[in-house]
Amino acid sequence: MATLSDVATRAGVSVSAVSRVLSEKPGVRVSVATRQRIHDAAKELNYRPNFTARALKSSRTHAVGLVVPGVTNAIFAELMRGVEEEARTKDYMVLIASTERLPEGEESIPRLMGEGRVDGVLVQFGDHLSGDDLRTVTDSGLPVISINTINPGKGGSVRVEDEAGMRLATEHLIELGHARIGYAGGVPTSESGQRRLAGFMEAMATAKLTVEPELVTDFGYYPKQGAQALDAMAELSTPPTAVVVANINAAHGVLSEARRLGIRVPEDMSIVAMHDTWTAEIAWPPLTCVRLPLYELGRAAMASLWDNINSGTAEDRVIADPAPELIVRESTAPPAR
Amino acid sequence: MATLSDVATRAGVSVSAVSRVLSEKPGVRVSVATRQRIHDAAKELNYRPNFTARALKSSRTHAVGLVVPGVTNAIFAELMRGVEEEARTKDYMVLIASTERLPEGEESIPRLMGEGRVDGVLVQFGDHLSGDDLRTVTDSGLPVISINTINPGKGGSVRVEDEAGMRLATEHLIELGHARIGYAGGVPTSESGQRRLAGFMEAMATAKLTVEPELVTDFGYYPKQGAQALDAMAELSTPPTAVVVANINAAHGVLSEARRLGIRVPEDMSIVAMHDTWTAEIAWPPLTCVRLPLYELGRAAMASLWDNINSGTAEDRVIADPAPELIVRESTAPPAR
DNA sequence: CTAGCATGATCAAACGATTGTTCACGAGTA
DNA sequence: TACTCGTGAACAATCGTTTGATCATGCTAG
Repeated sequence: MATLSDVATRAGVSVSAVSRVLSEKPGVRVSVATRQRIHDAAKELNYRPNFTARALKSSRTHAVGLVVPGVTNAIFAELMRGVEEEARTKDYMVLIASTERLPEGEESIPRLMGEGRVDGVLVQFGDHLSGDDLRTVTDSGLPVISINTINPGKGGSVRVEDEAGMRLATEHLIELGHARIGYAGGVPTSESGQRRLAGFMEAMATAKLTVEPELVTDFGYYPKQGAQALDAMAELSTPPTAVVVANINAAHGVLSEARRLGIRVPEDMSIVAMHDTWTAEIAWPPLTCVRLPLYELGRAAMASLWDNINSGTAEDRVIADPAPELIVRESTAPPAR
Repeated sequence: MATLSDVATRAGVSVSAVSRVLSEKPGVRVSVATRQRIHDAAKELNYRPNFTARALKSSRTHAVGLVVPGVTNAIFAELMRGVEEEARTKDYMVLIASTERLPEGEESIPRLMGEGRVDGVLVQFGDHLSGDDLRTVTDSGLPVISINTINPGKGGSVRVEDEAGMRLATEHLIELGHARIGYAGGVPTSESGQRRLAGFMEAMATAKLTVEPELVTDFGYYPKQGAQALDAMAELSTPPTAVVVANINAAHGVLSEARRLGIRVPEDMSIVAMHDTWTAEIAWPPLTCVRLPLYELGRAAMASLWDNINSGTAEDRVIADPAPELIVRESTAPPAR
């Protein structure tokens, strides 16, 4: 790898001259001839600035961390795609840090943040991490954008319209004629989960429908927990005729559990899920979903982080464009009556 | 952020003493008392070594690049999980570089490799990148491990038993009584695609079954291309009674296309797919698959890269443990006869 | 009594780039 | 002629660590 001084030697000039010419700062006084020789030498040696040296001098790594609960789900994938793409336009790289199955006392997150590896961090907290964890992250002093969680005081955040989305899902079932509607939500500590539940309650209240406490569960967003939720509801003397599932991953679990229990979807029970990933189409029956702009969320998160890094501004943004959209497939139908 | 010299000041010793003590090199002569003061000071200041400075001095970034065709599929997710986990045990971080939708003339890959950001690279080539691209990557001088592609001469590689896996899939159909079997493969330039096709041909030959050229397609590994393959076969005067799909993502496309065309699976046509990701279970019907050790492939790739980085060895490894395994679900059945 | 030596610690150079400061030189002015 | 000033370029310090070389000290051995 050619260094600045290699180029300088070849061009017969000083290192600083090369640095100034190649970094193209405005207002540098270098003659046209020298400039040319430097450019030629750089090209001939295929010079590329050394990232570590640059980072050390400028304390900018041009990398951000993306802390996510796991990488093996379609929601992450969409988010990730947005982050990646925005990062590319900003000339940044993305370091993935999965908090899935992190051994107790694992240091990787604090190290990621404390060792100057990244200029900032994007955090999406999963079910198994608490607000305390978020605080250790935001207290690190690094610019942080939290995804789908608004943290008090520190850092910025970016989220989607969970309430509106959930209202859309619930209203769809109500319009189909369902009255006894179940809710399979996220864990109680999840902020987005609380907002989604609120959206559900709101839609039910508006329609003057009562919400039986036994029909509201909060096991979590994973397939297994979706299955758990369905089990709990199926056990009731009169199970719901429809269920709103607050996350599509959980909805996949609901679907397989339904199959196992001999519950036909949508004949015996309608299912509508939050998030529209590509897996909704391959499921059977294809899932009726509410699309939230996850890709855009990823882009916005990265864009916000960039702003935060460069100007220290930290705002809480709600991504409302495109608005939540109901995508009707085959998992919902009018109740059997 | 506390630096070495902050710690040194606080402990009343020199910077080099601190460096030596904290890096715990064997055979450093430091008194117990000094050692203790240094450790105390470091703890009090919450000292963490600056990664960029370290990287500059040692030319080791403790980061590797993972170049993949895309991040929104379950195969990537499994692989990624393996890479991540192995990287963690090796104290390495993973930088994702997706080649999906890279604008023409994009510099991100060469830059990733040329600027000393990473100690090595893991490359999985997709359909849209050629052998030339692989060469530009391997020619960079960085340690490279290619995943599922053996590249001539340079770098190491790691792959799974494609032939054996494909034989397993094909034999399953043969055992069920199918004779007119279609094959939906990857693009012809794909090495793993060639191996899979070979496995298919081999199994057919062993069973003394003829392979009609019109039943062998090579559109690619994506859902749309799977759909395309099915379209081509469905047009034939006598379509196959079963199809081997060389990639589960393509198989999902086959399944939805079958639904669209009114082809019942498995009654009218059996489908067996390569790779067993979680999406196989949520599909309808749940897909009969051959499980290849993708997670282990990811781990092995990272482990090989680590070896390569540290000792310059480059070998071509085949991950045979666990062996390919047939997972029978509901997309295969005996032919209608 | 002093040369020799292990011990415990500091000095200082280096990694590659950035950047404020200085310097040499020739043109323009008094 | 002597002075200033602008121009084009080099000098040198710095970022935080690592590491070979050096040095001061107290002890043992000849």
